[in-house]
Amino acid sequence: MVRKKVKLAYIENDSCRRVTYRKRVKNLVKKTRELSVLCGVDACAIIYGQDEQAPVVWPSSEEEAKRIISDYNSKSELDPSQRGFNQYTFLNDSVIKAKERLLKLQRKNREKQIANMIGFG
Amino acid sequence: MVRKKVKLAYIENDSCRRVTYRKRVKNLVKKTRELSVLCGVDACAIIYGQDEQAPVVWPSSEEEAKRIISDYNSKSELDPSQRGFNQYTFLNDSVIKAKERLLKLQRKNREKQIANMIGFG
DNA sequence: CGGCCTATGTATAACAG
DNA sequence: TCTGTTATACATAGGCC
Repeated sequence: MVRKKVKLAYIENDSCRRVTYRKRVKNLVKKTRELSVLCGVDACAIIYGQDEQAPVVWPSSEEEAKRIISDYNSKSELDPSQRGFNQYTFLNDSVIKAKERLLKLQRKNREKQIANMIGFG
Repeated sequence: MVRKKVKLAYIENDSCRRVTYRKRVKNLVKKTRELSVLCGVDACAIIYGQDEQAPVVWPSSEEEAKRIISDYNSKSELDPSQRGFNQYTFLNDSVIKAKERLLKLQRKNREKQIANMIGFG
């Protein structure tokens, strides 16, 4: 959205599309992190790239995922009724399971790559 | 990030935090959609607001979720080996299940609210 | 609180090497 | 193709109703 007002449509040119993809993923992840920190909410971003083996996921660090899982578990202990089948725990559960699985799948070098990509810190 | 370079830290003031939350969620969802359309990739954003019943989720429309599920199913039919336990289908499966569940949970008025919030279209 | 405004910081399309 | 630069559009903090 700059030297020309780009219309919201699939970018046909492969080269342009990939450049745009990398730039935008980087900032999408950055924004997700900012929202989470600034507002103290849990947020999650998942992007399935075209050729990439694993999707880009945030939160991706072990620390972050552990914190979220830990929060969830401690809440459940405090109030067992929260384990019931309601919308909130239901959805949280799905996301947490996905996160747990992702944790196992992520490779150290992949994490470093993404961290570097978004200019982590 | 404007009339003052806001530091990346939890916003203590309740009122400011909620205003920032609404503004940023709106744009995060918009950006997620843009990335998805421009680059032809599947992307997903989930934000657990503080007081909201349901998380803000994108994609949230029935059409979009159906398209993704349909894509997945047709791929599986074409190549049953893809159903095997590998990273790609594994992760897709998790996300799709989450989306299917979200579909059932979403209320029409909630959708309208979000659509309006992000200035859909 | 919920919108709207606007000055300013950011994101990014196009370009250059 | 990827990385760096730059000009311009976009996002948004702080005000004001």
